[in-house]
Amino acid sequence: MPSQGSREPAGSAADRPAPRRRRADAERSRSAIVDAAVRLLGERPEASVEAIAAAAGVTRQTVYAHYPSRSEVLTAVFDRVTAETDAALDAARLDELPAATGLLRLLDVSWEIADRYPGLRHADPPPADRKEEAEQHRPITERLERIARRGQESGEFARDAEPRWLAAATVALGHAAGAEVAAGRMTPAAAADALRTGVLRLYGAEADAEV
Amino acid sequence: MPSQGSREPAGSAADRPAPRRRRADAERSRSAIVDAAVRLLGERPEASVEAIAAAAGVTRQTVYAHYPSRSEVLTAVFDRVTAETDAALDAARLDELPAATGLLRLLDVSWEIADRYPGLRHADPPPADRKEEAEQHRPITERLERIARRGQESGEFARDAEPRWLAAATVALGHAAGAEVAAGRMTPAAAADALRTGVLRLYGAEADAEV
DNA sequence: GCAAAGTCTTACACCTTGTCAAAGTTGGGT
DNA sequence: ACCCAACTTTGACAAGGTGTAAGACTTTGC
Repeated sequence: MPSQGSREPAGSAADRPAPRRRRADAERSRSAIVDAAVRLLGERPEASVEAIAAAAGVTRQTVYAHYPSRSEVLTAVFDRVTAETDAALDAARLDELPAATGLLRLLDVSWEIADRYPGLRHADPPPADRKEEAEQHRPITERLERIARRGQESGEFARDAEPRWLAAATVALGHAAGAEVAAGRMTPAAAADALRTGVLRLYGAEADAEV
Repeated sequence: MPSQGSREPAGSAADRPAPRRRRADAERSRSAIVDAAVRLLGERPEASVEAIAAAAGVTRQTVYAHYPSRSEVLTAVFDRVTAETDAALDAARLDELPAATGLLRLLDVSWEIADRYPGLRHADPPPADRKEEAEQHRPITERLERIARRGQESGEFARDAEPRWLAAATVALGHAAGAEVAAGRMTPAAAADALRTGVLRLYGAEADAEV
């Protein structure tokens, strides 16, 4: 799935199987659709294709012209948000910080973005897409894994947990914290704090690090 | 929502607003429906009311005669499974164990039951039921909170985390572990193990306890 | 045995996802 | 400036899901 990679400076020209140059028109529609979908699904995960199309100023059929099914639209939305998060994390230069500090920083950045799209937490990926859904998070979990590994090597973190698991667990804790806030059982500040100390404990970091 | 409480020895007779004694017939249908729903939704969360009715040997309209909407059926299913878990936890006598040990025991028991209904993890509670969904888990999270509090008082666990948060986080980690197994990224044994040590760390338990 | 409670059949309204075809419109290369 | 291909729109349709409703039928419990 080669998605909206419009910024990359053309790595190798022959690696994309079917470049299928799109008309400017079409490209405009595509991004209008994804824009609208991000906005709508970010609030209401059950928004219909009709609603998305309307919000994009386009017909439902046009949506289907670009995305074969509703779930493909969802995928595009995830891609978009993931890319956004990824860029923000790039800008945060996590690799230049101590592992624990980088971890906390990653939490902050991700938290903020996830907060912008509350609906996406509960977007119902159709039955089959379960595995792909996990794949969607990979750019972020990969970073987490890297930080975990680095911290384990440096002795900041306990060495007996698989980085993969730590990454998954971290995401889960982030969701849980978000849910607590959404349910009104915790203030955003308290949740963010609990998440930070919770994650550090999970990784077996000896003392608290500062953000 | 006074649900299938058929075993309680009639606390106070007047607290149920409308006892509405049901015919044996109806009661049979109700449980057939919930049975079927647990079975179907436990595998395929998107199972239709039609399918549930068929599996229960009943018409779709009969389902609607007992449950006003699909989501009410889902609620009944959750109630049923929660009750099952609750009973199993009762039998485990968690309160008579050290907090850490009790915690691990609770994980084991819950894990096993959650494993029986893989579909329920992803059952899509319609938008409004979000809060109720959390309420659904309350019998279990309450236990977790109790154990957390007890462990904090006894000095087994760190004292700086709110029990409520610990409970939510524990459930989240459990789900994450389940998801890793479902996605084939971890073996059940490895996941269970990671979950155990992860949760102990989260609670700030100094050393590992045994199951 | 009889009335009420429960169920079944049939039918409808409405919404959503997908698909299709034909008529318009826009874009880009020549 | 033109023209063709790409794109969008309009309109229509099938399939399937959730709910609702009314009337006939069957079972239960007294």
